[in-house]
Amino acid sequence: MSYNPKEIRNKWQTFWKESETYKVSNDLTKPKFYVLDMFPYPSGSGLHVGHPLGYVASDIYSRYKRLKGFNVLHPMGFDAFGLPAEQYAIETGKHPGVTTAENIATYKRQLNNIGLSFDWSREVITSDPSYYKWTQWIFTLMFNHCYCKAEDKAMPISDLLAQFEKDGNTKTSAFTDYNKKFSASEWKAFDASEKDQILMHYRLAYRKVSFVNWCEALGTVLANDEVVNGVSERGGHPVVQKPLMQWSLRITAYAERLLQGIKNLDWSESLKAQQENWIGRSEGATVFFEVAPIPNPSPSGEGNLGKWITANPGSYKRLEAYAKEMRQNPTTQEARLWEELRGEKLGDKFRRQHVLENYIPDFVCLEKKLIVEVDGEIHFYPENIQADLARAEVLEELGYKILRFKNEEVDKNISRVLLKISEELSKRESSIGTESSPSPEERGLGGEALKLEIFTTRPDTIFGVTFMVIAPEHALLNSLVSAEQEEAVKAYIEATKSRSNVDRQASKEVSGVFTGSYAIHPFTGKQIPIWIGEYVLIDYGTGAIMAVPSDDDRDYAFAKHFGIEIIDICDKSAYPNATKSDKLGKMINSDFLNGMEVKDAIALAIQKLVAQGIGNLKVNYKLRDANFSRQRYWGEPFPIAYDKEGAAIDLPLEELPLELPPMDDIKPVNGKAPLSKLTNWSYKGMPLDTDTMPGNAGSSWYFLRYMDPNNDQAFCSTEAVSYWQDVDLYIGGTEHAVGHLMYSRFWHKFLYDLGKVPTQEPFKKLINQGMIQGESAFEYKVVNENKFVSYNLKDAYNTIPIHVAITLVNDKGELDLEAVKRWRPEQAEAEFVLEDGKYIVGHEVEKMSKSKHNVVNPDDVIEEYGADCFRMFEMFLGPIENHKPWQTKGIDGVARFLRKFWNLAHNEEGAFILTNEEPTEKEMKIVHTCIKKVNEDIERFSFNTCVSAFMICVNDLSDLKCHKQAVMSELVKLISPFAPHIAEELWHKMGNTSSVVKDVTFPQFEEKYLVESVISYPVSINGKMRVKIDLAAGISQELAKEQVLANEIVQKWMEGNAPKKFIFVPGRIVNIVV
RNA sequence: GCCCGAGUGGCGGAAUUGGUAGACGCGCUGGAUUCAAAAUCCAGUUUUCGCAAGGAAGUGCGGGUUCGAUUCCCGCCUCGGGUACCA
Repeated sequence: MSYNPKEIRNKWQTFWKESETYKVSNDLTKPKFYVLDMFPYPSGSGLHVGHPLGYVASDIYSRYKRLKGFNVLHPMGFDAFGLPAEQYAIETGKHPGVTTAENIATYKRQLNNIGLSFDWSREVITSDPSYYKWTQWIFTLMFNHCYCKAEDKAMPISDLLAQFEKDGNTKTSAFTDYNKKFSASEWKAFDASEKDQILMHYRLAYRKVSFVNWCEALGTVLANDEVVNGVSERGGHPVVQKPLMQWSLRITAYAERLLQGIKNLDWSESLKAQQENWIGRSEGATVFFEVAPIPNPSPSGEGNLGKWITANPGSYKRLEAYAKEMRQNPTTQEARLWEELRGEKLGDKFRRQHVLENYIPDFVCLEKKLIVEVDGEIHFYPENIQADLARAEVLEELGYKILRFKNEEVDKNISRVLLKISEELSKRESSIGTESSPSPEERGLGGEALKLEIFTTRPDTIFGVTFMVIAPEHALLNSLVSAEQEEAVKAYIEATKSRSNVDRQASKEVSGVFTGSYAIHPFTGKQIPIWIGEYVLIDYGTGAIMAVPSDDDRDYAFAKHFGIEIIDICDKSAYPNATKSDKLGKMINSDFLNGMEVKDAIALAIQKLVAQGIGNLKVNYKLRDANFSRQRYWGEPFPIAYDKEGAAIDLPLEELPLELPPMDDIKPVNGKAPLSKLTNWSYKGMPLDTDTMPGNAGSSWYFLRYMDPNNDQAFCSTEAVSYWQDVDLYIGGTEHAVGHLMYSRFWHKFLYDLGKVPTQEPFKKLINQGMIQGESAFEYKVVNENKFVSYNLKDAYNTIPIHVAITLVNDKGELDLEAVKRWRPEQAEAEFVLEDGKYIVGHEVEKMSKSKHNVVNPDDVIEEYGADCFRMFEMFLGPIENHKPWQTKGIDGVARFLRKFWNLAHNEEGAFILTNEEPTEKEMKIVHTCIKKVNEDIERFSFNTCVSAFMICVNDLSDLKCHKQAVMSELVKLISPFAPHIAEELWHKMGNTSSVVKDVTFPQFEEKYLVESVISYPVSINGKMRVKIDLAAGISQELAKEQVLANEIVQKWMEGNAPKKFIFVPGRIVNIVV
């Protein structure tokens, strides 16, 4: 029988499947090894030849480890929830569950075609309720935990509640973004919804207002990559940032551990660097700058500065007019409530639309410092939510309490609203008499003057500060704007708002506006202007900076643009190449820091700031908590219901999985999630959350589920996870460098804190496979004509290149015109201008994709050349990490090699011809050289050189006409991880009944076959190789010198000179210096 | 801009700790076989001088360390990836 790859592929794939060859048990007697491929999303277009590169590599390594005696876990599954299936469903009406199942079936068939040794009994599919039950469960664990900074691990919310009951939040070391303090009694006095809101600032899974890309025209929320240049990718409609109450995961609590953990990972340097940059740790200090009071323009005519003057004097005039207008145009609900509050009907005096600081609350009781707000729909629109948050912060700092009601509440149950107001009034003490209304002394933190907190990594440059900049969204903005600057600031804020993020980033022109306020320099007492500038970001540091134009490029540009003073404080003359961003130089013009090197100055500056109580050491991270809600259908539902108070209640494990309900119409409505359309989406009468989890939910822990995939009592049994531990080798693309890998590490560390997994890091070693690009082919269409010209003639015309299917082009780059005309009906009538009777296409290497018509399907390659050839060719292309173009024509070399390998055991008629002759020394040396090389190269994941080694070995044995079973037997075992089908066929032909992919031991080279009695030494004279001389192995340096110097050619090159130096590296080289 | 990574024949690539640069394969050239083609086999294939023997140069560029550098160090250039006003 001649070599028939197709036949033996079918034969052995069926055999392996039927005998469950690749089934893995949790066999504790063997050492474990866990090899994992990154979770594929089963897209509708199936696999192309680029995808299996990593799968083949991991498969070879798995097979190798298996034959080395390890119990190897090598599973596969599917990241099955996601947008494309949902989008496809919306377009076609086909349920995403159905298309996903179809796509998975295609993927599995293609993967099996390649002969990969997956244990399919461990398959994990994220959209399967028995799997996402545990995704939901882990989410509830995060919901029920916060992070304890003292212990540096997750802590149950119940422990936090105990701390609150005892000391409020004054002593807890829980990680939080909540910056107000409350006592135990205050905590106890909070109502359920207030407690819920406070706890949301501590939970690891929590709700907050975050922004989504809202596209009005499409009526839907878009993912970041669906937004291009500020408009929707589909249709190019405008996209705005819309605030929504959504879930987030507090990954920031783990920032430091995620950073530290990277150090010990066996990942590529670039990947580690990417993660480090993403976390973006920077050490510095926060510094408080006092704000000088805004010069008071006397409130015109009103000399009576009584205790009711609660407004910011700078902005009173404007606001007063506005308030008057509002009083005259109340909403129905406001009018109704006013009727019940006016004239001290509840026992305390209320004012309506009274100016407080820079705001105009609906109703306020100044004596009890209680504000009542009635909100309509308007408060759920963009600007307002953020504005509300900012003003609440300021007002609460002034001691006010805000009660918020919705219009419906006033409409439906006004007595309940009034009851709540009276309750609150009775709780609160009168501020009249004991203290005056808000005065400058009372403003700001700790009863002192208003202070601006900034973050800097260069506290040493504090004497170079000539202005301050706050972000346009800064909470204190309104308190800082003077009457004179009012208009300018308003215009600036409007201008920045109307620009999308993309616009803002694209043009880096300097922009900003003066607030009218001044900060006071903590050391010099000088007044420093406070500006607003969009180059300061609200969500990094404190959203405010001290600007040092002499030592920061951005500050410099800003100062130059607006003509602000620049003070030199750092002498860099000793470092000619240093830039402003380098922390180098000697301090000048800096009082007590003068003459110090930057590094020492930073330390001393911080010391001084801390000593004076105006600054603190602070570490900042770029890492942000990421949004965990999607307003989509095809994802895991949140196991969360909301009680009457609106507080979030997690569903207990017994209620999980909370299954995704079947729906016919999964289109979103008015930006609300599809699930919100259901009338019965509730739990014990409480409405359930209608968002679903993002794609990274299911893929953040799937590698643990493979260890124990069918367990319905636990996400993974303790026995299984303590045996398999973690992933020893992880192979996948770089596109997951931060997202998936960062989240998985975070989830894993969380589970570690809870004692659910034994390791801190999930993926010990990681290899990034390179991308295999496609070779695109182009036709050249003449502009405005239905005419196409051949490649070498195109310059004579005005043409545009058009992708043409690479499958219609032959080896010589000639296009099959008949096929093109069938493929593209609009070209059926086209004129083709040929060269030498042929139409030659142009080529370009691009990413492989359907739209570029350059996709090569592995099924086709396997059909023609066989799975073994496909596997070996993928490896032979080059190092696994490299990006490289796919050119099918190169596969012939590997195909020839396999045929040659087959022919070592068969004659020309196809008869099996292996003999039982003893191999010669020479043959053994050839085989063991190969065994040595392959063992070493697999260990260092250099699979391309393994294939070369096999080729060399087979070439050498063919030259010797070696047809000996003893030799082939070793080679077949050695090649079985690479080419399992041909190996199994030959193995069985040799009379074995066991399986060569499972039951044998991987060949180990023996030194004795490789020893040489004579070594051919390259001899160099003055470092140039001149001649090779055979010397006995183990020869002494003296003897070698004697023999080498006696050589004719050596003597010729030495030209009669005596050797200055004689270098002899045993087994390597001889070098003579003349 | 910043952070990574990489530059070796016509092409993919090899050279593992500093020790014969270009393994292996593709492509190309010539030859054998064939009526012819495919397939197969043999020889050649870094550039350059030379009929040849044999020289010279050569791993992005310029320096350096070394008996010896693709490999180590310094300074550049180009390409790829990531990131982006992160104070």
